Amino acid sequence: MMSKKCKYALKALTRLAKTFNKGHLQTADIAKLENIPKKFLEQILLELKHARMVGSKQGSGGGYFLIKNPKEISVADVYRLFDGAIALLPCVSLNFYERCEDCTDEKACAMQREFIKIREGARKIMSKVTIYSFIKDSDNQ
Amino acid sequence: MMSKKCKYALKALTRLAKTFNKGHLQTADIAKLENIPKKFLEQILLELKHARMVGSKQGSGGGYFLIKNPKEISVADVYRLFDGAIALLPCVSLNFYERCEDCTDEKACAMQREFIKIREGARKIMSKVTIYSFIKDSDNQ
DNA sequence: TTTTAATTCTATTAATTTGATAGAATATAT
DNA sequence: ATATATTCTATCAAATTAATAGAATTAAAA
Repeated sequence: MMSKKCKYALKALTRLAKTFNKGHLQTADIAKLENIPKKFLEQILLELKHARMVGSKQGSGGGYFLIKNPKEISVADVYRLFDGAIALLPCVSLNFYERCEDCTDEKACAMQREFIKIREGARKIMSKVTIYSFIKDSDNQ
Repeated sequence: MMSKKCKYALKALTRLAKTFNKGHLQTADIAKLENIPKKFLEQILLELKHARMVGSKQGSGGGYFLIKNPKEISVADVYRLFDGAIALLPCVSLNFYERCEDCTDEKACAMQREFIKIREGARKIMSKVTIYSFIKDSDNQ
């Protein structure tokens, strides 16, 4: 299950994608349109800005806008940013590798091989679904 | 990422699978062999018993044993038992469906279609990997 | 140039979940 | 009887999640 934060981020990005290259949207408007607590959304948009997915215009009349093509922002990217590893075990994660403390010999671990398969399955499909997938017509592709 | 509880459960089941139909193993032994806190493992084995994956023999000289074929216990089954839904959104879960409170019109939700695809990808591969996958020779299959 | 309205940044907080421990009750082989 | 195991329920500390608060900064517009 993904966190609400991550889901809110995807919804906000999708909303911004609908006006991609057509000006900006304010936090308050996105919050209202998508039923996201405004103050929480502020944090999320800021994180998306630091991750260089969105840009902002400060001051009165300002707002946020996408700076990456919606086709180039995958669910995997957003998931990693907010919820971390896609892999089910830290020891098979590509981007968030960590040893399992209870594991005595990683080389001999019989679970790794299978969990790498699971990670690859999840990684591939989550990388293929992008923000554009959410706004394009369901018939295409 | 799966919880430690779930990972411990998989390790305990794998250990029990190695002696499938060859008697039982005690909590203390599994705990030592797999580096799992004993008291925590007790809870886990009890949950696995309630889920009818393992059986137990009480009293002195007792212990736990598998009652399902290792080929018929999938990672998906164990994940659902300890960590809940495989789906990334509650509204696309088959076994743990819930409405998203922030969603105004589920029928019109553009994310559902794609998240069902992601769920299916994860569900299929997690259903295919079983406890037997962890004990069989890596060359087979 | 003051006001207004927006983002930016940091801190705090309440609720929930996770990971674990404790101990009494129950069952059974010896 | 005793020793040893599971069973069951309660508790707890730490971490995470979901959110709120408020001050600082920026910039457009009056």
